[in-house]
Amino acid sequence: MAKGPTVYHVAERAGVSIATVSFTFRQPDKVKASTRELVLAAAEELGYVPSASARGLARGRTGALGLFAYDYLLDPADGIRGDGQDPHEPAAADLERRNEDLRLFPLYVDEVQRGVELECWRRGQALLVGGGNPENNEAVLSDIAGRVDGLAVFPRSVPSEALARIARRIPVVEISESVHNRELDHVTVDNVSGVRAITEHLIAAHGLSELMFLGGMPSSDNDERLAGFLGALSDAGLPNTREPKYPCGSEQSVTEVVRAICEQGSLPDAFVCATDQDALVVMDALAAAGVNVPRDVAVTGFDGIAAGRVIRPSLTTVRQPMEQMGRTMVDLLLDRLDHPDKPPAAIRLPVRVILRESCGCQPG
Amino acid sequence: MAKGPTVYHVAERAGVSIATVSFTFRQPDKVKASTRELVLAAAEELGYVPSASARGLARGRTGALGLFAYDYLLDPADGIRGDGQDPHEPAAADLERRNEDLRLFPLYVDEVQRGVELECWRRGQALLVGGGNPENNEAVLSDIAGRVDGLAVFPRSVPSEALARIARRIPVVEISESVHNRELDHVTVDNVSGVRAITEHLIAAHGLSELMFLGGMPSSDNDERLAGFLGALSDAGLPNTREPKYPCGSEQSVTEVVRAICEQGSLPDAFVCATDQDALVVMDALAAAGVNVPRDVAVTGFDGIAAGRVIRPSLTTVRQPMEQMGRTMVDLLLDRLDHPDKPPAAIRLPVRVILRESCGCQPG
DNA sequence: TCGAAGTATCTAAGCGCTTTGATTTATCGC
DNA sequence: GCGATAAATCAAAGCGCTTAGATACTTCGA
Repeated sequence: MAKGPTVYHVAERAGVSIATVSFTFRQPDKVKASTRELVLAAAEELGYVPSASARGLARGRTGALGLFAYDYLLDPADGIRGDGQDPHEPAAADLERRNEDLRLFPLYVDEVQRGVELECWRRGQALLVGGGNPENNEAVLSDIAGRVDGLAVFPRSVPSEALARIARRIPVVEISESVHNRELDHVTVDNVSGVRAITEHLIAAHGLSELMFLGGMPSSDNDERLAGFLGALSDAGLPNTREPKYPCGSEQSVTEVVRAICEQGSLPDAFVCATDQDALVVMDALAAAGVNVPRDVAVTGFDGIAAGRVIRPSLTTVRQPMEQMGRTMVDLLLDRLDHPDKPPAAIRLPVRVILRESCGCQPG
Repeated sequence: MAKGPTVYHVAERAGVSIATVSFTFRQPDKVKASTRELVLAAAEELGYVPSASARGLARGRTGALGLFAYDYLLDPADGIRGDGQDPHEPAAADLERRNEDLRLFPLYVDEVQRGVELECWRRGQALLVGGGNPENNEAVLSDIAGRVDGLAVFPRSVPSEALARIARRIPVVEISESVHNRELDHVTVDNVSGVRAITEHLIAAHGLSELMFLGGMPSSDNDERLAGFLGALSDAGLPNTREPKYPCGSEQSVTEVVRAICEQGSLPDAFVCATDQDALVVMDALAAAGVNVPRDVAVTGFDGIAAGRVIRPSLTTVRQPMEQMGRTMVDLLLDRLDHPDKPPAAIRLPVRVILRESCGCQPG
């Protein structure tokens, strides 16, 4: 790999100055058509590819955005090491198992990432995706931050001090509201209305009255979902007889809660879950206890992940517009670059209730 | 956004030279521990984030790899424009429809991309993902090429002249074998054995004898799959009574072929399809004609996309190790960077036959 | 106490591009 | 055909970092 040709080579070949070469690529109309042809031809012959590093340095902008994602399934030991050396090579069999089981469907993070990608492509922005295990997120994050003009992150995927530091330098947008960092741009959804609507549906359409909210890690998103639930109850004049089990993070404990309830034989009319993942776990636990959904108890989720469409009974849920959320993050970032001093934006996108089988409906 | 602090600021604050600052980050052991602390503290206070552009320029390496993917569903009008302006904003409703229908499951390209991402993260490599519509792939591709040390591409997602040009400058690895570019590194799978094995299964385990190969765009992958099919037939001493319908690209024409066969009432014993996508189309067409799979006819695919696991009847297929393929691309790229002069590698990964319902098996 | 041999740090020269302001060349009215 | 104005091109100064090679500082044996 001999070092590639530079503006200097192209300029010499075309018999012009390097400035003209640069103009030919960046501001073509400043260059006479005939000269442009000349330069383009020279570039073509030489196989010239402009260096983004040099451009970025000169311009003070890289022209790329970053996304810091994460992977539920990334084995911590399978992580990135500072020295760039091989930690352990994941065994092929592990990969297959992982993909065939858990990654059968795109998850929330995948769908959002797609939105970010598509929007970046549409707007002609390069996109750097990073991610990784919690161990050394900070180093990775910092590396990415040095390469981009703006960064989109999932909350809690990175320590907030690190984030704050980066936000001093480039715009950062968070998806889903983290409790801290009120001064960053945010993309969220209307959690309150979503859960309120699905809860009202259970009450009004199915005549259920003893509802229980369950699941969710502590976050303002989930706080809002609970609030929507409680609001719907009180609007309907129903007492809140079932103590909400929130936060109720790990898969383990959701399973245990449900199992305990089953053993006591004290099923509510419905489990209103904070997330689809929780709902799936709940349905598994119910199935294990021989409880039929939706006949014996209704279950609803929140997110609208693909898996919920396919399982039986299919999952009634509140769908977040994930791709749109990703796209909106990109919008915010680019907008922020043009208007650094605008007050932080918190875009709240609408959600949509999707009625399927798990609440007792019979979708077409 | 005031311009961020640079090595100069950090150096001044710490009372050292910029070289020492640089060493502190890049070769920490060349710096006395006490000095290092000093520099780190200064960097922390200032919120210093090293510029990758400057580093890349100075080192002649960006430290990033690129992936050029594509999206089946990317509306051409929804594409990237050279001027970076807004073409048309995709309507939210369109997004939802798209995601809920066609993108319900991760596709081949998605799974490979995941592999690339995970391996990059694991190895501490930044990853740039680009993609887009065929319209101006070339400009986008060139932009990406200028940003990375190596590029992974899907075949036919880019014009091969453009690719050749880029390959003059940085290593390029193709996944799945394109007909041209024998001089690039490649990752493929063992197409021949895969189809041979699945065909043998139909013959030996289910006693089928009249088999028809169907589907696939022209490519060396699919050539090999056909060869595997024919090989199995001849090994079994079966005549090739059914003219293979390959290439048979568009969804439309696969549907038509199947419909015509159904109308003639001349079903073969099995359709051996070049890809899962084809197999799904075939099964749709058969269902439309009132033909039962696998009772009236068996169907097999190739790829192992997630959708095949979930549909009924579930799809017997040959699974490619897609994540592993993505990871291998990264391996090849990094290896090539260290050994520019090694002869082109063509890694061929093994595949696995997955027996499900569509061939007549009863998976546990 | 002195010089040799390490260590630690620094000086300075790029890396390949963009872009301002200067300079040259083309265009036009009269 | 001439100056005035506009258009095209150019020279040169960075952008922020890395890294030889030079220099300063330690350490240590004799």
